[in-house]
Amino acid sequence: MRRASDDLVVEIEGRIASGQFEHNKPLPAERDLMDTFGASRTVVREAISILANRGLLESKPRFRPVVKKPDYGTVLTATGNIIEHLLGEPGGVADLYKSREFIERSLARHAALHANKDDIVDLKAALAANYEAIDDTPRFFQTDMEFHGVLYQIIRNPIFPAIHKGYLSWLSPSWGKMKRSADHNMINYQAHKKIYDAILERDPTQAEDALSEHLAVAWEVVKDTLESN
Amino acid sequence: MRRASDDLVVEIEGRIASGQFEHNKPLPAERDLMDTFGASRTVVREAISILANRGLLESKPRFRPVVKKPDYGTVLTATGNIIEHLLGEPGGVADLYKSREFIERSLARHAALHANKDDIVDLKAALAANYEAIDDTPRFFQTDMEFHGVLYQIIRNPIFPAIHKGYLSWLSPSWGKMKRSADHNMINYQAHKKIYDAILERDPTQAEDALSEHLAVAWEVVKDTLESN
DNA sequence: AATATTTTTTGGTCGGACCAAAACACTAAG
DNA sequence: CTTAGTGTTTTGGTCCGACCAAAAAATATT
Repeated sequence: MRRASDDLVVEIEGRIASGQFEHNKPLPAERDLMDTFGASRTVVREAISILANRGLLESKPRFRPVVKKPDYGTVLTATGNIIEHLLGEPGGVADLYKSREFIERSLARHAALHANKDDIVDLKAALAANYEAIDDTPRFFQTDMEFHGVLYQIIRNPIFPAIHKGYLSWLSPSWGKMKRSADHNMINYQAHKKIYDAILERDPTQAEDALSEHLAVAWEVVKDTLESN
Repeated sequence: MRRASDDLVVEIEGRIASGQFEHNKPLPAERDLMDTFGASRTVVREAISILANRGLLESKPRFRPVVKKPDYGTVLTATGNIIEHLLGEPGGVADLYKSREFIERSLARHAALHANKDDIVDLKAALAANYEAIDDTPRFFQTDMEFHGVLYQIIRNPIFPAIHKGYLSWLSPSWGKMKRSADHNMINYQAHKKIYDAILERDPTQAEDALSEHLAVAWEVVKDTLESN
């Protein structure tokens, strides 16, 4: 059996895909939708709720839902709630962190093997910005993320930057609390430089190892922070 | 501002976490929930809808929603709809397939470096089953997936088998249509064997290359199938 | 033209109602 | 006593109408 709201969901999805409901524009008023689709408000609202949870609509209470064409980023935000649940369970953060380590390590290897001139330029710029920010912890945090972000771009697949964003939003609450002095920043910067150098020298194993060690060290700190809570 | 249903969602989440609403058991009737939480049916139903979309409830129309403690599999099914949208767009399948190739190639490398005795046994068994099924295309398909699945297990992180499941459910519709004769099966089996041998010999590069080539070959077939539609 | 104020629209919530399907209780048959 | 069939109650899905407060639009004011 099907619910009336499911049909409506399909209808609205179609109009979003066809551009009839434009990206980043508000959806028509609920009462108009009732009229347009000949459905009761109950059904309309349920459909909206479903689409919002799917990520095709961004709905703030009391505001018109805004149409969003889905991208891989949407996937991540849609899963956010569930992931957060899983992170609460024992070992949850560890699993996620380890998966990140694995992915990023592989990305480092890939970069060492396949990075082109532009990629190297980006990496170098990110590293420089990172260096500049050593005494400015918040900014260091930012440039730290961006340096890692470049690795996710080099593979040129829109899925990976989305994954990066996911890791950031899910893991940063955990490591955001850990202490970050200029000394710590320097250690991290040097780790970044080591990764950069390895990529520059096209040494995949070294790149992999450097990144692996970098994240392993960071993990120890994160782990301690977690356990003390 | 917050919606009443959001509060209810939190309440119910709590009772699920605390076990008051038991895993795999049906939720109380909507009218009871109204009573318990002092909310209107509108709000109760909206909360249920949200939790269902989050994956904490499994709701079939006309049946009581069943409580589900989320796991990484839940995440995948929750994202299914969005992913399917993305696969419809040009290059969508290619991006996903390429990401799989990257992940799996890295997993093969990891396996060559870190697989233990049990892993090898599993891999060998999967390979043997695969061989047995060469003349039985549906079963070959099955054992094919299972062989790859072992790679996702070796890393011992529950996230990866979930990813595997995701790839299967999203990509198999595409490659399910491609032709699969006993000859094709034999080619694939031999590719699997090559991967297995490389892992057995602890040769990460060979493992990686073998897997990469295996999936690249398969991709050509998938691509042709896609383009002819 | 910019700003304050009033009016209209609209999302959030409530309560009641109806239907059909599911769950339950009960009865009859084996 | 179990099973199969029947009738009753419960329950999810849908619709309607209503009210409120906040947002948006229209209007008046400075």
